[in-house]
Amino acid sequence: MYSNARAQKPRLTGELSSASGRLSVSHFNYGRGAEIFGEAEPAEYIYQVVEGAVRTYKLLPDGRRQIGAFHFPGDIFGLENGETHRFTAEAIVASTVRLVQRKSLDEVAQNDPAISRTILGMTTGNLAHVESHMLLLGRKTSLERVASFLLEMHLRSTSAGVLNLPMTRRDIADYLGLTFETVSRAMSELYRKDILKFEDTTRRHIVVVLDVQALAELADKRSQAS
Amino acid sequence: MYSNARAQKPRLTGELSSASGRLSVSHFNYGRGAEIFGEAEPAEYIYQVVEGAVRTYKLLPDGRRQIGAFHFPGDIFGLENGETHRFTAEAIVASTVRLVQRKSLDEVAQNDPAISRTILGMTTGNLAHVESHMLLLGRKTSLERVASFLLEMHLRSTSAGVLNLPMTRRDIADYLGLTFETVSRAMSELYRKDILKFEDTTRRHIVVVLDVQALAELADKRSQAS
DNA sequence: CGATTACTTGAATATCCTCAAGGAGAGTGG
DNA sequence: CCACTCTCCTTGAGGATATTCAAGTAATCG
Repeated sequence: MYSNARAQKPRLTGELSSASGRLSVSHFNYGRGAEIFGEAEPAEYIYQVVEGAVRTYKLLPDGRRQIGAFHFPGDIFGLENGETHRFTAEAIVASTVRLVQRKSLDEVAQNDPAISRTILGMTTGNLAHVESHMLLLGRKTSLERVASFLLEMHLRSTSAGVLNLPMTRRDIADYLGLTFETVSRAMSELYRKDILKFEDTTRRHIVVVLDVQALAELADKRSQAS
Repeated sequence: MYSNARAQKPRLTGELSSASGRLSVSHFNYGRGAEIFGEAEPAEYIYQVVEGAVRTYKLLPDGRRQIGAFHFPGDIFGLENGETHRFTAEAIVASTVRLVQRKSLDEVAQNDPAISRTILGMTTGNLAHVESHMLLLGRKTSLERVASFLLEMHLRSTSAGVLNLPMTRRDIADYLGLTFETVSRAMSELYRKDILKFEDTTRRHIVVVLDVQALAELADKRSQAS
């Protein structure tokens, strides 16, 4: 259920590399908090995180925010079929992003069924992730949500055990459908239960997972028949 | 935001019709509540509702359920890229379903880029729907959720004004991340506000929307600056 | 170094859930 | 045809979980 996102979202310099010569590629740097593209803007490019971290989200008119996904180096985002973006994308920290012109990708895909299949695969990967997230948002408790989040980050992480969480508590809250206070309380509870510890002193952006098993049990709780 | 699902999910006897001669198609009837396929089962077919209504859902180990979508005549469901289904699908009422063998569809798609594009378009349509639903599940109040649901059904409905809701209050609740009592209370509130009325006496499966504008305002509430 | 932002924790509140009761239609079998 | 059961829906009362409001600390940034 918490499948590795890196496996779902092939690097452009990976399964799409066969077409790289024919693609119009550029790079751009974004400062912390900078908008990469806005919801309903024309989708001229697709994007890949080279360095840093990106959040994609939707807003309600009164400002309530739902983050759909976090994107880390290697992840592709902003992949659209229609004319416009369905999300806003922002850099969480200073980030480098690779941009591929959609038009050039479409042209290449037209003649290369393998590219088409890769794009479909990435879209399906997004779909699978979002569908699991619906279950979390609709039916999990706050502690289960935070445990699920940490487990997801853990499974996506390259460095075993140590998680660098570049996003704020509010970002996490808006991803999990909670308030940042509730996220904070849940993290403290996991700390008290010796399931995780904080590597940095107080800002708590670096988390060490001590007990993955316990985290997984909390994330996907079954009826406690014991 | 509440785009017409029928436009997103082309009929098999529509945009895929050019390939219909080469597709292996069959039909099947399912009784009320019958399972069409189960989560994690091999995905041998893709499905289209001919008559009736279908729900697709995920379960947590302790039985909590999240319905991902409702499917009505013309809608396609069970479209997978991987080997297995990510949802369970059940008939809400006695239903007729068209089955298309995936293998035959894949073969046709291999040689026909238009079919590939149609499949990608359907997948993207699913993705767009689910992404909007995340915002609902993560950030909307109970009344906003029920209003959004009724508006979605209204926009998908063919007969203007009159909605036939074949699903139970519990189904609606599991779609909206609520309990069936909360759904019932919200419906009663909309009735008291003269936004809808019930066409049948007490079972309340047939709903007439009296004020679409009010429903839309509740569904996508902005800060009431007035 | 002062201001700002981010995080934690406590107390009070609100929203939604749980538990419960009652009614009404659909289906079944005598 | 009519009781009987079952399912579904509504509504009320009480309770639980998460939110809101608030205070205090610490790190970051200009």
